[in-house]
Amino acid sequence: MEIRLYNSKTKKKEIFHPVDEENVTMYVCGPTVYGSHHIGNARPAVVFDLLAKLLRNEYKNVTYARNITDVDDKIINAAIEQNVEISEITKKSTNQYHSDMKILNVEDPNKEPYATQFISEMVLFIEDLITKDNAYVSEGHVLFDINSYKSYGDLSSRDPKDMIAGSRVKVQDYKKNPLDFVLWKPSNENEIGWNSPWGRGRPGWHLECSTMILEIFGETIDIHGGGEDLRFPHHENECAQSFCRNDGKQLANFWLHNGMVQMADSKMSKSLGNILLIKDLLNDMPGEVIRLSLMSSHYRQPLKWSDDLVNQSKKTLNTFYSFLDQYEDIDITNINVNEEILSSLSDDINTPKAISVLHSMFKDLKKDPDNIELRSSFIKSANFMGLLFSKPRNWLIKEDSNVDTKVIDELIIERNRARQSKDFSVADDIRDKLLDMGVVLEDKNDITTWKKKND
RNA sequence: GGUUGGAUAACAUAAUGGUAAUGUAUAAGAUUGCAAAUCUUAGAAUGACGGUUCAAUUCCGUCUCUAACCUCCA
Repeated sequence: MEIRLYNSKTKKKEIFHPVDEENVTMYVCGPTVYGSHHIGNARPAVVFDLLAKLLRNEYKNVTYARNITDVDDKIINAAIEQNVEISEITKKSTNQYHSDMKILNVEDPNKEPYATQFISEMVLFIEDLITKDNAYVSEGHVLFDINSYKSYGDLSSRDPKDMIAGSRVKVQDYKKNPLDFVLWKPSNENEIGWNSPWGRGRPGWHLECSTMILEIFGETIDIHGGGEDLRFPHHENECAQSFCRNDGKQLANFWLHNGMVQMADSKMSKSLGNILLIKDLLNDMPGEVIRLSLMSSHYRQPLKWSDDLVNQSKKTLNTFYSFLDQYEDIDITNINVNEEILSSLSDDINTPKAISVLHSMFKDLKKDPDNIELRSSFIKSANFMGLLFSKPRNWLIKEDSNVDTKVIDELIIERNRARQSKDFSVADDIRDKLLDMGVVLEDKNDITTWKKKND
């Protein structure tokens, strides 16, 4: 199936063709590990997880790499503030990220390179840039000289002159041009650092991605993804340094950028303090609710996070699971994902469309509930999108919650006894009592089932 | 100030040069001892003004509002 993707570089939707059909390559900017992660961090993970699945469905070998930035000033600052070793911060944060992703049903990427594992390669990368006159040493720093790269600004569609004009770019006196960016910066004694030809120091942020892409994949990859806010300066700088290092080879053929998660009309960001941590959200809702919420709008659009959004996702999944709860589990191993779902996702990862297809499959399924083929295909397709992995019964009663199933079962028996003797006021009292406990009853034919109230 | 997007019913979200789809919510009915769930049906939308066109929500222009980036960000 033809995959079409909006390429930020050309600002057009293009048909995706890998350089090598036998080995498709994708790199996505992962987290900087210095704390807990918010839903804004989850969005690219979910989006590119879907894309990876789609690519794997189409091509034999897909290598998807998502990095971990484990050296950065923010990490250093966090370590100082908490008075602990840097490694303690990065380990904890990385573990948190992994468990968050798992609960969101985000599959592991094939490779997960850590910046600190590529320091010597980064040093070589810088040396090469210096040799080629694309970088210069100044006061212990090594800086990339943007004037040595004519296309600077192309990826993010901006003119360096405009940016300097009315902008907030701080002019450091060790820079030739205000937009020159740091490849290597000196470290104080109490800061993490590595020896280099320019003294003890650490790499600049942008360098790791270029270096790791070169080491893992080679000069040019098929797809490079990340948040819209990384387009400039991060990706622009990656482009610049890789282009120069690799003698004019493009770093990536397709650039994909996801829109920001917004809280009440403005971007969720740590500096604004309006963040929602994934681990906190997971106290109130299952991972699939977060995942469905994140997929409810197209990945390039901003996504407004709200209670309404979450409630709707909850409701949708509850409806699906309630239906499935009435039937036995089925083996879906050899079932195909619905073609219309695939074609929706193949059209620039159109998740809202795919979700609406899922709804229409569900509608058909309800009309023909014993149709095993339809049911398998529905579940398989939902699974493909990272949904409906729970056992329906577990989802509905949420066994991890603190309701006592024994007490509930006894009350249900008591109520049904009352109903049989037409003692309806007693029956209704029991139902109200259960409702107060957060339990909703459903009388279907002669059987009474229950589920947790959707709150 | 510069750059790039966005505006579709109550809310959220797709699509399209020619019946604007989907979910939630709402209303009516069926079902139910009452509910819940389910089923049937209904109402409800292309920001404003121009232009191109037989035809524009879609293409072009102007405006309004709004977001992101230009400093760390996903």
